[in-house]
Amino acid sequence: MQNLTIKGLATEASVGVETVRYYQRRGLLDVPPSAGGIRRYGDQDIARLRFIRRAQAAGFTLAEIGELLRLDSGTDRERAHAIASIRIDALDVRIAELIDVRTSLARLAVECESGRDGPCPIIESFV
Amino acid sequence: MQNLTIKGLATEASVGVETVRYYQRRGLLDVPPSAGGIRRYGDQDIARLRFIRRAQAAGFTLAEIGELLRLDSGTDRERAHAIASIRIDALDVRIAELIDVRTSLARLAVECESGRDGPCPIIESFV
DNA sequence: ATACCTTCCGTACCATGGTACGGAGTCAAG
DNA sequence: CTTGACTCCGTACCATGGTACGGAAGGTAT
Repeated sequence: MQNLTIKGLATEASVGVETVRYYQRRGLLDVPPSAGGIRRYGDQDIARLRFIRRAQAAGFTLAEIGELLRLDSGTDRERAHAIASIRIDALDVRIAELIDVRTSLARLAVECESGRDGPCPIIESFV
Repeated sequence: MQNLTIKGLATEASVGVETVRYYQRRGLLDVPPSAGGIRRYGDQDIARLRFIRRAQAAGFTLAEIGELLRLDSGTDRERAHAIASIRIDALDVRIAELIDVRTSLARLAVECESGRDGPCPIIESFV
């Protein structure tokens, strides 16, 4: 099934056409051979594109994602493992941070609800 | 205690001098009156600057942080509460997302460790 | 076969969050 | 009273991750 146009591909992953083209330029997505002027895309492309978006949500930069994608078709398991480990550690730190901040914000929200006058102590609630 | 120079302030919050100046331009930090050509900073400035960095780590943009700071010295508790709630919801979504991705990455790491040849199925482990 | 929508491609532009640079002034130590 | 570090301010530049634009060619419904 190599039947999607670039717009179909973009739609499948909820991104814009220009974004797909940008990823192609960055070397993150293949540029399929042009069949009479129009390029066609298939399932692998959708998977790859969705992967990029998920990895981005995880805090990977496009450069890092590029490395992951190259590893995906390479054979350097050690390197792939190393990269994953580094990212996992970073994610753990980040998740802890976010939970921390969420706690502060929740405290702030409660304090703002108790109906006293004056400003909410936003900065203090983050100390 | 209004005794720090801009460098002292920056150092207290582990940022660069230029970053402090940038935040001043953005209206996130006060520009104290110039005492004979040199401006001096105190504890409130440190707290504010640290707050900015913490909020940034939480995924707030500088524009949002600006709004929070304005609320901190305003009296619109309702608005402050509303903003906090919105952010808490966004944080919950994001935290869940990150945990999800962390799980995928952990799976990937395990698969990469089991010493078979060939590439790690990086994209697949994110499905 | 005539609109009308896409595609393709290159190039330009955008927002965000800084970082660097240059020149003039300030300040503290030797 | 000079040297060296720091300050102030404006302006320029940077990386990241896109988004927009314009013209030529392809595809499709009427």
